[in-house]
Amino acid sequence: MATLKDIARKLDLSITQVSRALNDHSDVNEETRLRVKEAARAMNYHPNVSARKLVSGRSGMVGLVVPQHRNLGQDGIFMEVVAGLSANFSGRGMQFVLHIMREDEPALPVYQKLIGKAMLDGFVLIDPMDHDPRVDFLRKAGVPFVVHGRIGDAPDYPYFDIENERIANELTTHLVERGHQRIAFLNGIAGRSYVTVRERGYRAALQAVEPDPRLHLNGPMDEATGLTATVRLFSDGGPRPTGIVCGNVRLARGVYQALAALGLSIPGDVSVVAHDDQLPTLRASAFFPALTVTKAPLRDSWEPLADCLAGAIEGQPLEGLQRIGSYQFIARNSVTSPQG
Amino acid sequence: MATLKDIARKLDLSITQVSRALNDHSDVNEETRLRVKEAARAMNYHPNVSARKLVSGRSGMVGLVVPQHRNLGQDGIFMEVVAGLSANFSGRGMQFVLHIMREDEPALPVYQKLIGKAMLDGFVLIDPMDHDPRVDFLRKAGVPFVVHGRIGDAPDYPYFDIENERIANELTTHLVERGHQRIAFLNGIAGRSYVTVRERGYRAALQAVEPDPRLHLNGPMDEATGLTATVRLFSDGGPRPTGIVCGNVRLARGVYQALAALGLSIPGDVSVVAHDDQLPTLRASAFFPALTVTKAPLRDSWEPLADCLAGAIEGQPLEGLQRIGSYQFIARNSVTSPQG
DNA sequence: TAGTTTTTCCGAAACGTTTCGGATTCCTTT
DNA sequence: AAAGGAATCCGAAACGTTTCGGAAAAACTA
Repeated sequence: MATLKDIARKLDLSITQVSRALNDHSDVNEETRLRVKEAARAMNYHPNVSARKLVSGRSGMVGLVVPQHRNLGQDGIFMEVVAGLSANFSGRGMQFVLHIMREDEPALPVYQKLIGKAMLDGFVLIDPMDHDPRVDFLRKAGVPFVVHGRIGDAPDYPYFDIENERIANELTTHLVERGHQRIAFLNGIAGRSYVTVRERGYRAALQAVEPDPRLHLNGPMDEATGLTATVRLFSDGGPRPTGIVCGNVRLARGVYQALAALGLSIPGDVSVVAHDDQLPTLRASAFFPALTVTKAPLRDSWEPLADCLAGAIEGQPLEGLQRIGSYQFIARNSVTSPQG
Repeated sequence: MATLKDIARKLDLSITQVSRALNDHSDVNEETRLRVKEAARAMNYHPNVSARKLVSGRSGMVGLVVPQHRNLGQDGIFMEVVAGLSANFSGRGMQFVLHIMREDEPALPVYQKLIGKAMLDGFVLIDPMDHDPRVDFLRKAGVPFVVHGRIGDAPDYPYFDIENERIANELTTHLVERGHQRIAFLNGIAGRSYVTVRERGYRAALQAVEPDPRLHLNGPMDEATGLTATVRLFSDGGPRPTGIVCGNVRLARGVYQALAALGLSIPGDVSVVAHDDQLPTLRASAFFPALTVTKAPLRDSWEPLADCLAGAIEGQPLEGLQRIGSYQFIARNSVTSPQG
């Protein structure tokens, strides 16, 4: 391991000046800077992260803390998150630390401990809940973080999010405008902040139509849920929907299968729309009839998330650290006006 | 953040003595030790990892470096690895750092850089290849590591592995003993050390039977490969196998599907055996007819791997750091003697 | 009692980096 | 020619921990 001292000795400079040269400070001769950088490269010097962290408070490492959920590995989604974030931070010379905690373990003490050890510069928070204690905790602790999603109306912390309310609204409105009255919404797990927000968008779109609470369903956003929820929707005595809004494409896949099994046609009997995260495992284009969606690739999240966290660590002002991703409405063939 | 100095001041002790008390050194009064530990707990003190690493060389962090493979997220397997290792290291107070590198990036410079930064105590190496430069590199660099698998005959580094040669041999022999002559082996991707070793076990078992190279196939161990490989085996002009050995259960699933599609019965027309890693996504017990397997749960790897790496970092002698996992042969209904 | 060991403690140095305050040289200005 | 200001450099302190060498006090040994 080459150190600053080694370089300083070799070039007959002080450690101070070598450090300043490498960090592009102003008061170092241009020629000296070049000599130093060349020597550093030649001796393949890498700054000792621990030493740097100790004095400057920065280690260049950020963390993600996740409970060991039973189905962490099942759907590729979490891996998508980890790979995306890790690659993105690696790309900007930062390290991404994944900490998996026991499922039953309370989260806050884990953060507490990681903060105490003082090895991480900040955290990425995913899956925010309506009342998420982590945000308050980290803010009080003065530790930089970025949230994937938003909680409440006026978040005062860095985040990246998509316009979930507008998305749910637009999908629902698309059906309302075509004359649908009974529109079901297969939403995500209750309590997640984006689920709550999407419900709001859905309700707003239904204002004229008199919403039926039996048509709003919460649950995991997978194929099985889409399938069973649809079967129940059409077998209960309740109002049979003529349109279904799906929280994601996997739910929609289940819906397609259930409707086929029930002998109902799309869009003849039932219109279906969904939000498309562009997960690698399931392409919306593979649906028949082609699925009408709002498209907002999940993979476009990692860069802004990494951006915002890096900015927060550098102490940039909050304004630039709150970003909203764009989405696209794509009308395809899974929607028509309700018959009769 | 409470520091040693804070505790020392509070208890009117020296920093030295507080440090020694917390680290259970011998020359500290029992009562003092208790007082110190209690104070540390009360002030929720956590040693600063950076400071510790700087002087003692230990940070308590270990790393896993993986190229960003396109299908990292697809099969749950990698997530299984990451979650398992992370949880296990977390459990012993260590941090697990996942570093995902660009796919095209050469691996060695990445290790070089991570070593240079001096933040990690050691590495876990997965997916070893027949000629894997990482091992030599890390050994030369004097950095502790543990390999999931073995390379060559007499590894002189810490590893955890299962007896892949014996496993392949036992599966094949099971078929040979029942009179099978033409036995196909759907092995993994060529070049992986365990694939090479399994091929050896397969060949040894076939000694009496005159092996046919057309029956040994390499490829990714997924359902699609199992399916297409089987179809090809039975559609070429080549020798139709009466028995198939599958490198894992997913391959076997593809084989089952292909045989069904080809109108061939198991075990009537073709006997099938497989190795079962007990991956969460696919249970061997769900096969019909029930699949004969060698069982060695992948999830039993993480603890010994973490054990060995921790031991290597502590400088324990090599003998205790080379471990072999056990497996189980389970005969079920997918095998019989070949007809006619 | 004097010497020796054991127990319990402490000061100071070290790890590799950043940064504060000051110092030196050299050029410009008057 | 003296004063002022850039430009360029350096020493020393600091971050929080571990550890080496030693010291003081208490307990044994003869």
